[in-house]
Amino acid sequence: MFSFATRMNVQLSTETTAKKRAIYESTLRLIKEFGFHGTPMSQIAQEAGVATGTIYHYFSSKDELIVELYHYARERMQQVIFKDNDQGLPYPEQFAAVWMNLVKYYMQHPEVLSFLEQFFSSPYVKDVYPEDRVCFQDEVSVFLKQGIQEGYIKTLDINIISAAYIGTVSATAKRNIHGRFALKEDDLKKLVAIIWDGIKN
Amino acid sequence: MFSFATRMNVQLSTETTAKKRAIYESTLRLIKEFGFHGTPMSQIAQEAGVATGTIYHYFSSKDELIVELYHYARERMQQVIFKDNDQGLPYPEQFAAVWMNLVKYYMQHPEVLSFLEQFFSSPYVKDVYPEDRVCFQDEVSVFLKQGIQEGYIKTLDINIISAAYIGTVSATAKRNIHGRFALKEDDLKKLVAIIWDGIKN
Amino acid sequence: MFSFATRMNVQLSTETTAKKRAIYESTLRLIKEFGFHGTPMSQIAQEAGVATGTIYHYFSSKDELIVELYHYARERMQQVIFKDNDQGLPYPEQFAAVWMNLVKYYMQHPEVLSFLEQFFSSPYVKDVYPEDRVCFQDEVSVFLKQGIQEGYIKTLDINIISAAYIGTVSATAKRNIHGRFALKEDDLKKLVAIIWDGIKN
Amino acid sequence: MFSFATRMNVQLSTETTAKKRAIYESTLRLIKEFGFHGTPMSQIAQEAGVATGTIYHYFSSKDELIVELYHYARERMQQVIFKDNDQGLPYPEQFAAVWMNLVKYYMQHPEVLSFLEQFFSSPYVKDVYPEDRVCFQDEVSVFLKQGIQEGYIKTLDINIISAAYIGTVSATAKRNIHGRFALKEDDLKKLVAIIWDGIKN
DNA sequence: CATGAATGAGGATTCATTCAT
DNA sequence: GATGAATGAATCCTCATTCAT
Repeated sequence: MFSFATRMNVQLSTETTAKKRAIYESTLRLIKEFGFHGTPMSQIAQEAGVATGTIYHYFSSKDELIVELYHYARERMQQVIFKDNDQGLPYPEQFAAVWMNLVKYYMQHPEVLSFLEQFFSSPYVKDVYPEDRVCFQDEVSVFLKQGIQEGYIKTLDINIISAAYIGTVSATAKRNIHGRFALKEDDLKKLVAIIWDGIKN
Repeated sequence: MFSFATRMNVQLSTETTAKKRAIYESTLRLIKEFGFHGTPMSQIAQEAGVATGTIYHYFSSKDELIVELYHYARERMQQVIFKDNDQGLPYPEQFAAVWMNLVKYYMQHPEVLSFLEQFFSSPYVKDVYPEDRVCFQDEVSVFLKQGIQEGYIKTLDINIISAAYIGTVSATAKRNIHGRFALKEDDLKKLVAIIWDGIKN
Repeated sequence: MFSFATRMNVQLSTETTAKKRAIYESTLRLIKEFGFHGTPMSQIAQEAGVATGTIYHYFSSKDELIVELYHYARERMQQVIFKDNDQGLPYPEQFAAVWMNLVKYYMQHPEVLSFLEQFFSSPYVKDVYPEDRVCFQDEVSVFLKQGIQEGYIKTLDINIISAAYIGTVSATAKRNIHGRFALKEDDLKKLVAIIWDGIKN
Repeated sequence: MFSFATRMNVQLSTETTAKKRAIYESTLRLIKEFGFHGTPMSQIAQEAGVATGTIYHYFSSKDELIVELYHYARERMQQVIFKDNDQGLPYPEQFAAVWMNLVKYYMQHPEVLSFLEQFFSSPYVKDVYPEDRVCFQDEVSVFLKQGIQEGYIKTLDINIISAAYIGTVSATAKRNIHGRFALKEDDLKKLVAIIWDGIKN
């Protein structure tokens, strides 16, 4: 009896979260296809399998939904990027692994890349605290700084290094998603080699 | 009588062009600040100093205005990027010069970068022929291919090279515009050196 | 066991009444501040410290709540208006006392005046039986008729006398509440004297 | 040709005003019947014979429409109240004439009385500058002050006199409109006599 | 060519009400 | 009884577009 009640509670809480997640995922999907302005709340609701009003239980406005969605996407990415990173590996190999994780994540989740691109080139960025605006770059920056300190990477401003590292990630993923050029594992390795050659000491 | 009419025509045609340009510039400015969806035609008209209806003399719809604006921006950029390029200079120097032209143009015209970013991450891209999507990359690609053929650059797929070259341009300019890091001439030179080191043979 | 249940019932029933009253008072307060249309059920519930659904245990709809609230306010007022009226006093003094009771009640309970004013100038009046629309005027009319019969007041239609008596009450209270003119006991006495002078035989 | 054009212009300007007036009148009518909250913009538009959006050309929001409507009603009333007032008449007769003008105006324009009552007992009053809140009382106050100065009326605070004068107006008109008591010219004269008896020196 | 008033479909948001717990 | 998450019809408002002048 008790364990059942407990399970019930868990289930309930899960279901609530599930509804919010459904809204997030539906928004992500639709924004990739139709853009911010092209996706009405009604469609988000329908695709998420909830009523329009339900969205307003979780988010006070469309704007808040989008900003919250950014934080949601940000968090999900961070969990993945460094997930399989074996800190025991030599730095150059970690360097390549993390870069490729990023590219692969975007390639497997084009709606996230699309959303983030739109988000960053929209007025919504202003609704996010500057330190949050960095997205996963916190961790990436730390990781790159480590490379500088340990002498693997040129002693340059972290912003310069970072721009080179991140800039190539999104350019590469976009190229792949837009279908102009289907990148294979091998191509990615070549690209990361270019960056490494440019950055390494 | 005749000369008067002629002068009238000239004057009128000049004024027309000026008006169209005013609409473009006003759109560019507003889209940077409020995004596609945040800038109504009425505001574009007001900021351009024309009546709402006037826009519809030049563009059949808002969508057409935006697509035309893309071509307008594209053309203006191309004129600048290779403008001062001295084909007599050694390739590595041209390589750096073009890259820096690109970054500087974006830094001086943040509304263009903002517009293009929004444009490329919006459903409007579909309204543009695939070959137009490349933007200035036509010329850049040709220039990079030249580098490969002449043995300055690694023999890799042009898409890979291009991703590295262009990806760093926008990442760098955005960083500067967003004010997170004020890049000086010197910083830019360091960055382009990184890319060169990565790409060069 | 039995005494426990009994206590439970009592406690519950008491709590219920308290809840209903809390809803009434919260509605009164909010309607004064935001108007009928400006106060959602959810806010009424929150301010009353109950759940939204709870209101629907006591009232089948928002309309019913408002109509019931009218009866509630009506009843509370009647208890007060004639409360301290000493039937042994000479009629002129009673005349003044009742008038001043009315004004004072409104001045002390501006939310009731505000609610009644809104109620009477709203389509809700139609939901109330014509005889209920008179509010406290039943008693007031009886009292004024008595004055006519006993020869204190001019022999005019009761509606005319009543309009003069009641009309000045609300005009006076509103003036005081809106803060345009802080009326003191003395001012009220002067005003009632005016009416008396106009009405008396 | 010229006179035609001139007439055209006049006609145009009249027509514009006519549209705004149609919106005002439609709003007045509907608010009397359904209340502020019961009359959607769409219905106002329909009844006025314009498109919904058209209302938003003239008024930025429903709230502004209502506040502007107040000013519109205020102005129209002021033109009427003192219109036929013969300043040569003895003060007591003017006193009666103005009072009756007010009552009659309300009786002939119940939608104005209804609107003003609702307006004054709504949160909208806050949107109006305190001095505007007095409605036609400015002029009435001036007129009553004159009566005090010339020795016709008791030397009391103008607010007290005013409350007696105005309070009876609306109470009387409401009684008539609500159909509880059909007041004839004769009844009005009796009522104004009561007030005069109460106020006069 | 230019204007800007007018249009009305479409979208964001609110809120009375229900109902499973 | 009490709760409050969920609903979706109804409403306000926006804005691309048209058209008479």
